[in-house]
Amino acid sequence: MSSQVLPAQQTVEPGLEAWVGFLRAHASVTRQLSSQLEAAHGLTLNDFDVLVQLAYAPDRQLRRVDLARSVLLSASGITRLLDGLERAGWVEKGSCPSDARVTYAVLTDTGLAKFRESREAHLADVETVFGSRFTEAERQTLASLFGRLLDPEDGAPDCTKEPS
Amino acid sequence: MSSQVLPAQQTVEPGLEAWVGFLRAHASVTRQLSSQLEAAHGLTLNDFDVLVQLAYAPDRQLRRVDLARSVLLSASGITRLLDGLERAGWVEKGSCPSDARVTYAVLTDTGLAKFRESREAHLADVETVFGSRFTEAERQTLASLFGRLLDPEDGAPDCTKEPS
DNA sequence: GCGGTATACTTGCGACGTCAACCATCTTAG
DNA sequence: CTAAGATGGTTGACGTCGCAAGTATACCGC
Repeated sequence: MSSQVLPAQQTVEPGLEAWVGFLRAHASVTRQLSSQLEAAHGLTLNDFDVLVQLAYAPDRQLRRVDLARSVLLSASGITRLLDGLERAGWVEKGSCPSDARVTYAVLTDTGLAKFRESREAHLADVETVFGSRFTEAERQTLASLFGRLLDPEDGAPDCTKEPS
Repeated sequence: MSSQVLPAQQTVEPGLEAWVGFLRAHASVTRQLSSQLEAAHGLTLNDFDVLVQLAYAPDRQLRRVDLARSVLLSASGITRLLDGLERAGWVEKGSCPSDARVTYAVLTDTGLAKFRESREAHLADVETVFGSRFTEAERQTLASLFGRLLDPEDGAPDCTKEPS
């Protein structure tokens, strides 16, 4: 009987179009991007994300906790992710003179090179798969709307600390 | 401008605010929702998603492939997800008289009950964590913008087929 | 200085999801 | 009818991530 040509899928709970769209869009977009990144540079989306954070951080280093909060990974997630990057030689551990508990993740020169090398291609991919689908104004709208979704718990590392 | 109490982290590549916001928002929101769903009903977001699809499908059944496309999971992903739902007794396999290759995923009565039982709470959670942050107009905007992100490959199973 | 609590990080383990390989079935061409 | 290819589905090996628990260090009140 009535099997429409259209995917039954979009038949969802009323009022959830945005939510469902969000999930679908994320699944679709990240799958494309991560396979491209993986194929081209052997990086995960999160790997790249960490590389960016470090590349832009003062002294190219960040406390692991802060990094975790930035990327929205759990503490253990960061440990393992960095394990990989360390094995690859892109990141090193650094210690903090003023607090022996903290370990910094430090971007190595090789890591910086890796970042620079993958940056352009990845940004282009992001632009293709994501950015190009919107106008500048829409992008700003999206950015601001997304901002409202962050869990207050996340995000604010008030690390008003200075090593040494 | 930008520097509110907000993390220095959002210092990202120019033009990527929307993209980064998207990733962060997704991570944040899904983590909250999935842990709530998990705690309250022992369901994954994807589990729930499948339950919804089936509950709304004609005859409460769907071919596994179509289901996979709907929820944006790989073929094997669906097999494994359904494994779980079958073990729980919420879904059964159904065979297709006209094509012995296909297996249907059929929502059982228990499964439907489970869906009805978890539905309300989950929708409320979604509303809290996601929906309530936007106005109706914004939600519509989001829904339409997200629609542009779907990979053309996905989505449209043109199964203009009729069993027998 | 000494407990108690909070914080930084790591590790064991399990859940989930992908890819690649595989089998079964259907379809089509010759 | 048969061989070739497409399609539906499952399984094994593997990677990623979160939670819970454990260790080490720091800080606070007394």
